[in-house]
Amino acid sequence: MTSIKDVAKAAGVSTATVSRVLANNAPIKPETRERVLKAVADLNYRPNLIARSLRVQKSAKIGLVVSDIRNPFFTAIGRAVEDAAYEQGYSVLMCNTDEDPDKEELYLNLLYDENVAGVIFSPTHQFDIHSQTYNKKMPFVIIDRAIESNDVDMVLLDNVAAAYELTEHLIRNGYKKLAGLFGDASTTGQERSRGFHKALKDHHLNPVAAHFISPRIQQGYETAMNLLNQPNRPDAIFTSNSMLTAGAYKAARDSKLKVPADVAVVGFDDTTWGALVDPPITVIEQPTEEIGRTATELLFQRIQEPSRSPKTVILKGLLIARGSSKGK
Amino acid sequence: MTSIKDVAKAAGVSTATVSRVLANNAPIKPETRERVLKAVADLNYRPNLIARSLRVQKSAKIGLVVSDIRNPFFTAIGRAVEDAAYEQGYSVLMCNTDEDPDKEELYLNLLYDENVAGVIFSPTHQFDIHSQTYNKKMPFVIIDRAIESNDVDMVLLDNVAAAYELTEHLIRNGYKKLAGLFGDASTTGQERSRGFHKALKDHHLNPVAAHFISPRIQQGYETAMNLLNQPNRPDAIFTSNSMLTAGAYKAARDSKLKVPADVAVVGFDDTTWGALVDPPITVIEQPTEEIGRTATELLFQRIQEPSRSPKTVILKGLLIARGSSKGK
DNA sequence: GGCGATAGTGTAAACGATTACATAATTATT
DNA sequence: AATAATTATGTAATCGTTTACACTATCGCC
Repeated sequence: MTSIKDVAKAAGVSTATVSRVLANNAPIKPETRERVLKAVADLNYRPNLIARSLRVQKSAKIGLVVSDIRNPFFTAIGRAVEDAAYEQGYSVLMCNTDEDPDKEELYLNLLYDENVAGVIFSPTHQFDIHSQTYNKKMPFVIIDRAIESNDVDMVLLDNVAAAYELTEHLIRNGYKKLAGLFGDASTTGQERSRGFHKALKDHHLNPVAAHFISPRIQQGYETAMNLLNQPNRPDAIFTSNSMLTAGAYKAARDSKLKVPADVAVVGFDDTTWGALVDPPITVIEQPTEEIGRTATELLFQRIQEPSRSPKTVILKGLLIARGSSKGK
Repeated sequence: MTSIKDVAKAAGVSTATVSRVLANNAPIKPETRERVLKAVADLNYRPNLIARSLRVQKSAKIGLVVSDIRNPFFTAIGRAVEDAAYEQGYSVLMCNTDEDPDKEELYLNLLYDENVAGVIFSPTHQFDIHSQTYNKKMPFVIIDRAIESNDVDMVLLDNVAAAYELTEHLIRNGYKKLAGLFGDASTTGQERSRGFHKALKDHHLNPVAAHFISPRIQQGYETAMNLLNQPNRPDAIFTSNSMLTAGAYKAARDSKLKVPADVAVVGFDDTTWGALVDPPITVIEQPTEEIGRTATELLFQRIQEPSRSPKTVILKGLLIARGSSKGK
């Protein structure tokens, strides 16, 4: 490995001078700079980031910790974060916790140990920012899932309003017996449930059912199957994320029920397939690009000014009405 | 930050002893060990991985560099790699190149600089392992896309055979005017094209069309639209990855053609939605779990024994016949 | 009881960068 | 022309570990 010493020797200067040329943070005689640069090029030298990071106690990397890498919502966020970070010369290390608090802690510690400049993070339910070692030590931006803390930056969707709008859309289209399937892994499901119930109440309706379940296709499928094969079956299923939407949609199909005539299915996140199935699915589209970009910007702001007062940005979802909720 | 020095002082020993206790790599008097461990616990000490990594020139991390994080195939691989690595006490840093050679180089360099133990990697077309600085310096396992080198480990699908089987399936079901849409970003598309053409030839048929295009939904859609709206339109579209499948499927729908009666659509990778659309899509399912796991194991083997002779593991795809190719 | 092996520990030199401090050379200021 | 300020560079300490080397104490063996 060629180190800064080799470059210094080749250029006939000290390591300090080489470092200064490379960091551009001190006056250097043009002629010297040139000699150093030539040596760098000749030796194909690249500074060792580990050593630098050890010395300056920071790095040009940010962490992105998501709870499920297979959820298209998070991969879309990942792309947006990466693009925004790339523009600032930062790299993104992406970690997947699989909703597992142990992995969450592992990766948060790892990133902290890596001296990342900061972390963008969708916490699991159990996460308690105050009890953690990394509290205050590493800039955070929370996305997607609110946590109870008013000293941290967050980028969230207005889940209550979005769920309200989606529910009202169902009611307006003539559905009266609504059932809700909500993810139990985060606050997101709870908030969407609130919007769901509020809309029903405002329209003097009662929900047929409301279940908090694990946000996986299989769970959504099983729960929806039960609902659809009971005597008083719902005429619309509201789901709080795309995994549950897929499960519920499959259940409707397997129950030989017509969508949207027998039962409507609506959900969150505009996935590839949501527009391709027949009928296509009515969803609330989340502004993933904007969420990722905003989170990255907030993070950079906090990195630069750690004491800045925390900000919560709340974005709006967009209702995309399609065939799956067209009415009976 | 509490360092090993603080622990040493608290335990009344030298830093060397602390290090030895923690690394478990030298005889230590039980009583001393206990004192050190107590000090570690009291001070809530965690070793600084950066410093360790600088000293020993390696780390318990592996890199996973994929070309498109939104492709479900790669996220599935990601999960498998992560699980396998986790079992060995390794963490996974996932990077997304977006088929961009610049990003590819950036991330490969970054990971190298991070002293990762090794990298699992789906290279872009342009990648030339021999011209790179990191050649020989960092253990590699190539996945999904063959590169021309016989001194590197690879885990691949038998693409020719899989494509052959998928094509033959179409022919057996009575389709005769086949068109192929292949991704142009990697060798995978080329190999699948070979299988496609070979099957046609063996059955004395000529392809109606064969296009190499960018592996994106939009490109697949446009190309398929053109094909389906020309006089001599194909009665079956073969696609080489799930992005193109989605595009082609959408094109068939928008052209008001009946699948599978007017046109069949088949592809690779069993995605969530492939089974949910109507008709569901016939695909070659790739053993993602096994690909990820095998790649991780090969990587660990190479890390342990760098001079081991390189191995290429070729896995088989599984044909899942569904409605989209049922015949006319 | 003498001697070689092994257990148990400490000292100090790495790893490869950055940077506080010192110093020499140049330029500006009066 | 003397002094102050600035430019340009070098020396060496530092970040937090691991580990080669040195050393002493203990043990087993003949």
